[in-house]
Amino acid sequence: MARTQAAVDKRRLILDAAVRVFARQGFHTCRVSDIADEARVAYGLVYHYFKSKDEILDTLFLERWDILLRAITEVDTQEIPPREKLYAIAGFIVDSYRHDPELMKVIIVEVTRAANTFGRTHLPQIRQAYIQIAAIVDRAQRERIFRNDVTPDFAAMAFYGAVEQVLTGWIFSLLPVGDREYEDAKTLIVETICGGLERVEG
Amino acid sequence: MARTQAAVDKRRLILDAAVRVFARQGFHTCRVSDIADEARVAYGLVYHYFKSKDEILDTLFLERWDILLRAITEVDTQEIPPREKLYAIAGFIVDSYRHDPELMKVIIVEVTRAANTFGRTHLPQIRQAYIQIAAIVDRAQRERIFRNDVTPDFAAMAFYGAVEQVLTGWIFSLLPVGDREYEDAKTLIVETICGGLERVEG
DNA sequence: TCCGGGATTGACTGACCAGTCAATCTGTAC
DNA sequence: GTACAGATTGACTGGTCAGTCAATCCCGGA
Repeated sequence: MARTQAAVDKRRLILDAAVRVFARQGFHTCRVSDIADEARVAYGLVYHYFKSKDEILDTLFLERWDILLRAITEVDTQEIPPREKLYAIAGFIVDSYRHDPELMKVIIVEVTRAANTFGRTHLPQIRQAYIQIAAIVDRAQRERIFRNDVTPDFAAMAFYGAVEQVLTGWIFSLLPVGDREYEDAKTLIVETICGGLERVEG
Repeated sequence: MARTQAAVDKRRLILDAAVRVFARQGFHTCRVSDIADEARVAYGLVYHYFKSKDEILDTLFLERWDILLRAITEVDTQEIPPREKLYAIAGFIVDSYRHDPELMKVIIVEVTRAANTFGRTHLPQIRQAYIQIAAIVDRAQRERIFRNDVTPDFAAMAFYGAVEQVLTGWIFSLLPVGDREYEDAKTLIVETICGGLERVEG
């Protein structure tokens, strides 16, 4: 098993190196040799474990997105108010960024927001997240907790768009980063989307 | 002037062709010869009018973004409630998409959401839009129309993120398109961000 | 100790494509 | 009608890089 163990480690080594390189240089502007160098591994070994450069990014995205989808599903099974469900989802994504900002940067910049390339390839996976969020909104509307003049699809887009935009703000250094900011962000996103920006009373 | 006129037209012809090609194939995956072919113009002529492939995209982005920034500024000078200001901005962006979906797709996909390449180059321009939206929120908070526990920076991100995500929904065919949908979208975005998803009363 | 096969190496190739440039065209001015 | 300048052409070059492949390494079993 020591052999297989070593093999798995090398594969992981390459994936982790790819995250750093993609985050730093971008998928299109980096070379496969950059990834090999970063992983301290020979060029050819990359092609021993992956069929192509694309497959590396695909693997990174699918691994992580699957975890996200499972998390959303898990949240939706809990018997908590819709606002808390959305808080849990926003929290999960924010914590993902806190835990591995480079990976989340790669997923957002190179896949989620890249309509022409990988975004198109992984559209079904991405759409799945919207559908699950919309389902939460739909249920909240049936339970008369959410207003029903905003369609669930729209609400899901607005919510996910706000979350991703905040991550983008951190990625671009447009918003301050830090543990405090990450915690605040979870609350602020949900307050904005669920409560609205306007004051309720005079 | 006939000569100059012709020259201007050819330049415009190339820019318009580039929009179509970038929208269809993406900036990184298309060739300069694709743009020349689309414009029915010789390869070399592209380099007579533009220094590089990058400069074509830069030109397209800056032209349009400048119009957006002016529109936001103009909206902010009007003496109307903040909700109407945000409605006007969302409306302007939605109408831009309605008027030229391919151009907006290119700007969003290849610039606004491309943190590693053009997004980085044009960060100051992009940031300017957030700043101006945040200023509107800030004023609304001082006038006690908006609650002040959500920072203006966050509110601006959430608002802009929601708008861009809806456009992305249209681009990806995740949301239905059409004149009716475009008009509804303006209202729904503002309702979500200003009013919030939750019902106010019981 | 030797053998077999997966792991690892890195030089090489073939394709692709941005950008150059010398030649040609076309309209204007005199 | 001639000369000039800017517009237009497209073949060509130089560099880049994804992916291949034959050679070598190294471990575990017989």
